[in-house]
Amino acid sequence: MAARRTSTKEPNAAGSPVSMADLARELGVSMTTISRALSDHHSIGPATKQAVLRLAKKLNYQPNHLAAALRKGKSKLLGVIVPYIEGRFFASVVHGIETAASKAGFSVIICQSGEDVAHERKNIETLLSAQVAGILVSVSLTTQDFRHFEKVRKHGVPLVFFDRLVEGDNVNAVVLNDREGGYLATRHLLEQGCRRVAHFAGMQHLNIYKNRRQGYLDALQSYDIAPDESLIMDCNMSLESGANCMAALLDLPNPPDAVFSAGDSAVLGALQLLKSRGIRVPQDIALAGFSNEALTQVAEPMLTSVDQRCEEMGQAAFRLFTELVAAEGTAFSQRQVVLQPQLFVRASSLRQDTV
Amino acid sequence: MAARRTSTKEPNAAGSPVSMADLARELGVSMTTISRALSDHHSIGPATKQAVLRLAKKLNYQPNHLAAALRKGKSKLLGVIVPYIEGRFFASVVHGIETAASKAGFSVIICQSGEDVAHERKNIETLLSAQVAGILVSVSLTTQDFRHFEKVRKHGVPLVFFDRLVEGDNVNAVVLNDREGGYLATRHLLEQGCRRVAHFAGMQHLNIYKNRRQGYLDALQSYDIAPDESLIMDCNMSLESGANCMAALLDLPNPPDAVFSAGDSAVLGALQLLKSRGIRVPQDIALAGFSNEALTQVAEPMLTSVDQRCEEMGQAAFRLFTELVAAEGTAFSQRQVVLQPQLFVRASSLRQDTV
DNA sequence: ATAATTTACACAAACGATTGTGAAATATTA
DNA sequence: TAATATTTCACAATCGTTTGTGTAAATTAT
Repeated sequence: MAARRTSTKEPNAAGSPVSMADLARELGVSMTTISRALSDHHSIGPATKQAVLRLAKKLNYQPNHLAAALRKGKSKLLGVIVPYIEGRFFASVVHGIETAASKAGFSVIICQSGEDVAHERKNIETLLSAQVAGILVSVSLTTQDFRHFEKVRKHGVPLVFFDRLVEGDNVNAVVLNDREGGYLATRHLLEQGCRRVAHFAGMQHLNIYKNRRQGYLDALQSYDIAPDESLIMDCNMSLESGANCMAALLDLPNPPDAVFSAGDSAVLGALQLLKSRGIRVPQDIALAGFSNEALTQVAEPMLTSVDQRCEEMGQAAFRLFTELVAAEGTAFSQRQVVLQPQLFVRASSLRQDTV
Repeated sequence: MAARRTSTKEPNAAGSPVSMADLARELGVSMTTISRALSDHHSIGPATKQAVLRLAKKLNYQPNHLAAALRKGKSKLLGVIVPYIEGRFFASVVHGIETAASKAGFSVIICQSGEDVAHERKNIETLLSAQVAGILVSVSLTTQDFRHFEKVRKHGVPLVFFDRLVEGDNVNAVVLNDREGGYLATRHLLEQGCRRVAHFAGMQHLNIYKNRRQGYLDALQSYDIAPDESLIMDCNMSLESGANCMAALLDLPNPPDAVFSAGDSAVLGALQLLKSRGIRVPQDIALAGFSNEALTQVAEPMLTSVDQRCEEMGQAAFRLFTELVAAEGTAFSQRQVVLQPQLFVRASSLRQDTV
């Protein structure tokens, strides 16, 4: 017996993917029924649901998210913008985001700004055009102008910053307590008996480096040590830069007995320079870094470092996003999630086996 | 003077994003004109084009890619599936892919299989539902059943494998010449005067490890050295595993004078064990690894390793994808792109300053 | 001056799913 | 038994673009 013709038109050609219309025709029901059966709507009888599900499986039906998103006005896509995907930190954060997102049925579109505002702007446009449900971003180093983020807000798309922020605090963000991290590392060095602790400071227009430096100062103050400007070095956190800074410090009339670097590569550079000059670590100079990169456990001695909780940061960023969509319409309260850093003490700073 | 009403209905509410219909109403032209003006169609006069462009800019018009993709049947989304995003290799490949893709106007959706076939299957479904224009994948370790990839082909979606392949060679893929890499590293060790070269071999059901081992055997043969099975160790490539394998080798009545490991972490484990036992590297035992991870340059001595051309691999994978869409419909010739590995010789294997 | 082009634009039907509204059929209650 | 509630489903509009077809007007060729 021929299936009763309903509102759908023509039979499906062989090659094209099967759509709800195909299912409807095959079963002699309307597309409404198909759609509601697939989304488990209450107004569809259990028998019909079974039949639809079975046929869908049989014909290998793949829902078209695009069409659904278009109709509903909201997609299951999540935009993520990072300066670059390589390197432990951002890769791990993205890992955390993707894992959490996919568990919640979201797909993540990854964009790299390459530390370039122009790219960042284009990334935003692309993501908005893709009708993403939200955007998670860690701003590029060169970002001084924030209008492109304003545009995101205008489009009503939830925006969450992680790690690197834009100025102003009326934003949603998840960050590490970098200040606490700087404090922990520096205090640890002081506890080891060091009294002239130097600091490799990163670019101060970035919140993270500014805060790490502030934590360093906090620790000195808690020990009633007046900061010595000559011990605070401008450093771009590269290996070479670290070696150079270390060399400069050694030339001081009164060299330091410890270094807290705002990054791990730089402290490795310092370590290599010290070893080449026969200066013992940690006996003569103790070292501590920031980021807890893999290299900290390969260097000899292993490097003390502050862990940034990369993966938790990713998870937290996604969770904050979901909270934003849930709070849609309600009073817009900006939220900041602050993660606590963790100090990993290793040989490079252990002068005495104690706390 | 009131704008002439065309086919469009109601004025746009304040909050909602501006669409082509809004532009059309504002300018008193049809949506056709807007669409064609924006895509620089020849049938639109220069004056009209100008006006449309200007208004679009002014009203901050954002094209809706979803709608366009739905209509055209093809999106500007590219799906990428990797076992995990962390770690140098995949992060770099993804970097290469994303850079190339975004240059060509594609956005990449990143998925992690977590080395789990079930996840991999779900990833495929998700990507197909998202109507991606193509899928780039490096299969998980646990993938033995390949039907989900067959489904991709059925949907007419271009599929490109990179690094890790499925069996059978009627697939599009870009891989490293792992065999050549294994050969280069081993030959180098032999050239350094080593005669009992051991090998840390990875899981042999993976093409990459199988080929590296084969390259190792090739090199031995080219030196007329019969392979000694007791020198070929099963190794899961972890740090610990590397140390264990090294320890086992040292217990041999006739220990090796060199090790070529199919992975870098394992060779680092070996190095650490050797140092702890006071065995000199490379004088007593020379070492070479595979992947050229960052740690190779942090270890002491620095580790000789084979570079995998991660970024080129990403670029090549994307290029292969574009070639596939270009060749749409024409005779389907599967293509394999093979990248040449590069050996980086460092202190861990340099017994004599030569070659 | 008339015919043949070219230019410039509008109409309307798709793409594939969702959903408010309404209407049968069936079950429940008075 | 009649009235009311519940279950089950179809109609048709809609999301924002794209595009084949149609048709005036302007330009060029004959």
